[in-house]
Amino acid sequence: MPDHPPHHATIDDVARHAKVSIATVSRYINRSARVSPGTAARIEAAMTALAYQPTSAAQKLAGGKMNTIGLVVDEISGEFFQPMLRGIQAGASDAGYDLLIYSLRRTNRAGRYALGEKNCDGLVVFADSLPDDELCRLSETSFPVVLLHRSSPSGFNIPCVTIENKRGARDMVDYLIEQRGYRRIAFLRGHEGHEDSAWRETGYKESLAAHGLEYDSRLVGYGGFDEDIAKETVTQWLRRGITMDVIFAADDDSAIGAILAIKHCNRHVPQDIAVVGFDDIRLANYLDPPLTTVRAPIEEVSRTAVEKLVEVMHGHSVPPVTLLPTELRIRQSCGCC
Amino acid sequence: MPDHPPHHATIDDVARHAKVSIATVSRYINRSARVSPGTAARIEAAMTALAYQPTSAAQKLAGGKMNTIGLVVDEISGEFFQPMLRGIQAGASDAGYDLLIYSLRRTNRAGRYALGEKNCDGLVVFADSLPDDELCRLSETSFPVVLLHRSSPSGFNIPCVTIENKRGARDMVDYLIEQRGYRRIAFLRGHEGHEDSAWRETGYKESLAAHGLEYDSRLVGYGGFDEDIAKETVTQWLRRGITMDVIFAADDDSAIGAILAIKHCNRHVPQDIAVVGFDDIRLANYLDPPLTTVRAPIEEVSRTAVEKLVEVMHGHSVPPVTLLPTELRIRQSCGCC
DNA sequence: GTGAAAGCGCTAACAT
DNA sequence: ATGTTAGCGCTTTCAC
Repeated sequence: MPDHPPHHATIDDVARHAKVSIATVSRYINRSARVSPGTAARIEAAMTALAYQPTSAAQKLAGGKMNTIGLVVDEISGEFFQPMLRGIQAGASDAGYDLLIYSLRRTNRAGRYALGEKNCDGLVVFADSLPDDELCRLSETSFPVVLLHRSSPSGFNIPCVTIENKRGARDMVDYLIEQRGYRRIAFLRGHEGHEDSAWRETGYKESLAAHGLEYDSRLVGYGGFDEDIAKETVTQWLRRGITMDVIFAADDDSAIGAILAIKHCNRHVPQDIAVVGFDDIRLANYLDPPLTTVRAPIEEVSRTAVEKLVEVMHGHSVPPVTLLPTELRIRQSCGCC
Repeated sequence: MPDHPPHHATIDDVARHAKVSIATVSRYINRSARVSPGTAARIEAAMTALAYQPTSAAQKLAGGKMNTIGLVVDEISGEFFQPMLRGIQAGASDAGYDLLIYSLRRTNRAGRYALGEKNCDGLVVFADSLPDDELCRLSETSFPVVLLHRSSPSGFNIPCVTIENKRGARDMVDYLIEQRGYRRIAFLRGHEGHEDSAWRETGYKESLAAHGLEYDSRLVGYGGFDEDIAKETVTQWLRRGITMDVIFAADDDSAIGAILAIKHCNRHVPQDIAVVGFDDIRLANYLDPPLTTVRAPIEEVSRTAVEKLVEVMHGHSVPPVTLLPTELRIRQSCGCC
């Protein structure tokens, strides 16, 4: 019996094979109504025999669900990315959704963002990968969105999930002051517009203030969440003779840059200048000396974001802000030993 | 003028607004036929005014193209992953495709793989994330697939792209023997079934043979592409008093495990035992001592895979195998200084 | 150059 | 419990 041209099986094929109507097949697939055991068995057999897979585009069009969630990121880079994606994927998979990645280096030719509004049932938007007005537009059409590592544009109420950045930074600086006795604590910012960085800086300032230490703007520089940028900044500090007990980098990548800069100037970490970071990327533990940092539960945060998104998609309401706790990871770069 | 319920604009809305038929709008959008300048302008204006975005589900259903490429991976983990995804995303984005990620830790309830055949126009399949029979099934329906870091099941002719594993390993071992004068060279395999590992081992053996060195199975162990597994294996070797000049780990992660094991036994790298790896992950350069390894152009390979896939999707034929060159990265862990 | 109309594969009333 | 049917938003003949 010659196979017809390798046409993919459709719901009609399954229905015919199982000798039922397509509606029944649809019901069985979606568990949207009871089907008798015998029918179910025949449908199951037919699906297997024909290696049937529903066409999600058709499902979407007919029913309005894509079974897909989208992740919007600006760029796929950094140590940060892999645990994030891992968490997102796990969350999506657990909830039965596919994952579509939007890396928005470019917009489509009309200058509009070719977002997943039509391809996804919901979107997780990472940090500042999308301008506020896009976010607002999405929100206005009540498209399900949750924000990851950023907060809602003011006036809107888009749920967000991130880590306790301020608290983590505060804890770290408290530790540096109280346990290590440091006084001159430099800070290396991340990019402008990245909230993680802003909150960490706030935590830094609060701790300083709480300990009666004066904020010195000469001790705050741009690290750009980037090894090279941080290295350059710290090198400049050192050249200009600016002194400090410890450098608190807003993320581990910039901490690496700081360490490198210090070593290149023939100074020692932590004896001459201590360095601490934020995130606890894998590398942190392998550096020389191992980096004291604040552990950010990146994977958990991402996974949580998806869970919240699924809630929203199901029409449930979720808390406007979900903060996951951080934890100090004391290693050697802070001079603890 | 009260807005009607925030219903998304459809092609009908645009057509009405521009006072043309939906067919013309479709033609304009797809550039599938000339439309008169005046009409074009009105359509463009209407699209902008209504913030119209075509629904890709409908496009797919009607036109048969999803504008989506699927990436099949088993698990999102390892240093390897980020550059790979970055390459894939770049390739997809350049060709105008969205990217769907399938992390196949689980199959759907029927035990079938919920693959993207219906949701994607083509699939990039990473390593051994999919069993051969699934691959064959896909291939038989002439669904566009390209393999990444693995070769085609025999009898099939699925294009694949990967790196020159054998050559890279061969070069490394040649170097170890010829330049460093090592004789007892241990090898740490990756997982069973992962072709990268198999080819690297072949390169290792070839080099040994070419230099008249005997293959000693006691010097070959399981590293599992994993730090902990490798560490355990090397620790066992050391305990049993097995000696070697250098350990060639099939990937950098296992090289890290090897270094750790050696250090824990109070031996020194590279003075007592040298260690080299494969891949050149970011960490490699930060280890103590910095790891000599074979640079695998992971991002480029991934990007190339997508490019080939796009060719296939366009009906063009592509070479059955595409191999990208590797390069030695000599650092200190091999004892070169 | 443009419009009318027939589906693409599926879900969700509405029947029975 | 199962079948019938009307779309979902779009592309694509086929006419004009």
